[in-house]
Amino acid sequence: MHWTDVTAQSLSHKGKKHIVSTGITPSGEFHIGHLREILTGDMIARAAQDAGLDVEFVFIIDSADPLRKVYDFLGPEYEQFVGNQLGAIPAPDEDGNPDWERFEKEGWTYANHFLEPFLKALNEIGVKPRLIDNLESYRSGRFAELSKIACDRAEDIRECIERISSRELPDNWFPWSPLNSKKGLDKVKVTGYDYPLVHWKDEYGETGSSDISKGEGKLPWRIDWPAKWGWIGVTCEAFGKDHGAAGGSYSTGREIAHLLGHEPPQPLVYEWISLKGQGAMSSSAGNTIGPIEALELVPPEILRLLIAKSKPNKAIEFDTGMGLVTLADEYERLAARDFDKELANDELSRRQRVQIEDAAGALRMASTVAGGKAQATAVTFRHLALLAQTKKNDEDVWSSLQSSGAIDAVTPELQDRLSRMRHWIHSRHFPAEMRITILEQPNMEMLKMFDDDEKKILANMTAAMEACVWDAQSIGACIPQAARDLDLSPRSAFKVAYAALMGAEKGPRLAPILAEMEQQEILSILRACMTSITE
RNA sequence: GGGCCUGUAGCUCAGUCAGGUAGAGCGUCGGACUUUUAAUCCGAUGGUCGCGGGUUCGAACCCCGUCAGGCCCGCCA
Repeated sequence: MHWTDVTAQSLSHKGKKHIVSTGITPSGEFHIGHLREILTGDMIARAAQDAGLDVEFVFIIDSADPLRKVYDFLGPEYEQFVGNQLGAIPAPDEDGNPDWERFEKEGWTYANHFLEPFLKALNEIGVKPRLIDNLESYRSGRFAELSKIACDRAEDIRECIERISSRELPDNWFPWSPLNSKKGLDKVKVTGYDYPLVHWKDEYGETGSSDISKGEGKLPWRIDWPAKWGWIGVTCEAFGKDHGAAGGSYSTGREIAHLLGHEPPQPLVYEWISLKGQGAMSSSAGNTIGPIEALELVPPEILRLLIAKSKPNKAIEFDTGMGLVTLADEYERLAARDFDKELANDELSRRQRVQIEDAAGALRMASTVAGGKAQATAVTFRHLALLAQTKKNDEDVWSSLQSSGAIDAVTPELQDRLSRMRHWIHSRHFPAEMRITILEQPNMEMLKMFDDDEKKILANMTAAMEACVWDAQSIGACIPQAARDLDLSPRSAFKVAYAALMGAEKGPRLAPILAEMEQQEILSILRACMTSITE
């Protein structure tokens, strides 16, 4: 059974109605690590739906969280906002300075700024959650009731956090962080509580009262989370391993949920995604790849497959080079399979059955449309990468595919695939080993291996190319002819051609590539090869 | 100090929850095909399941220990 179905099954034992939740703090650029959070939730919701449950998927935007520090991408002016809520401060402009104009005119906040491109990517990936803005929820009083319970039971909650996370809370700790005189959540001390008011004094010497029913502050994270479970009715939540550790926020959260009077959701801890060879992703280290950037390289279903095929507790290394080829080709293979037929075989061992079910589940989750049927495009990534490089315009790519019988018609999916492929080829991610290059200098290693026959072929070929009309068909004819004239197999002629022009034993179909290049360039490299052989 | 995850073929991993002959894909090698789409098809290759004990008729799987890597216990997906 696929991991999403396992989770759905265990949810079904607890009831029919479910809310699967997910949440992210919009403190900076979103990256594909965040995509795992939200796709994990989306996939569980889809599996639960498939299992006949009544399920809703929500995405909580933690816009009530404070700005922790002035990140590298922010200008020094942001110093004044440290501690202020992300949904209440202006977005950075291109230079990293606060965009006051948009903030005042449109209410365009820091949270909006980072959230919007992510939401666009989600839409393309087929994730359509109900959005819950956390700051707005505080302001509209959604947290009021649970905040009251938290404040009333401050000592119980303190005991719980201290016991489970084995950290000591300061004497003046209180389960409510009021906004200070500068609308910040830091540098403020609670001096008293008298529902609905929490009295405070800040480091600037100001005092005031925060109305907990109006969002004039927020619950600290460890209480904020279980409180959200309560008022939203969350029954299942996937979260990163950082929250899942013993003593972490889930273990305190589940107990605080009970104190607040509701059941904690079923947890699903997932591992992080790292960029191959670069460690964990971190916006400040600059080694991120955003969902948008990833979508420029591969279609959404392949991105989904990346998440779907690995169990949540497996760390994923996202490889934007050759790994992408493998992943995309894996998708094609899966899409071409007939799982129902495979599973109809009674002689399957338990292990084989599990493997087929998992593959089918991963493919089902990869579709951007729930219940959508994956279409095999019959053109592998590898193949398309070749064609895209050798043929400058799309029409030539399609006619090549059609004449070889690989495809019947050009579908929008194929056009989409090709355009992303061209993006990838031009990006820094495209792997060198996939790149087709014609040598500029002879490769001596390869040439040294030539026997006398091969040397003769090279001479013949050079002469033929000199005389040849420079189009794909004629070039294609003169390569094997160089061998035939000597009563040798065409195969050996290609071997010589690859060695001389690409420094490789074999390669892609040469003629169309050469035809795209200048005849003189090719001749000069061939002549250079001949010179170096005779020396 | 406490805890979590991972360790299975050259690589990426499945299989561990419900113990029953060690699996897949990629790679590699070989063959077929030949005016070769690094294509396709066929075949082969490849593992003391990190290590040591225990339970069992039987352990990759359960238990105990141990080693290695990653991570968490302020914040981070």
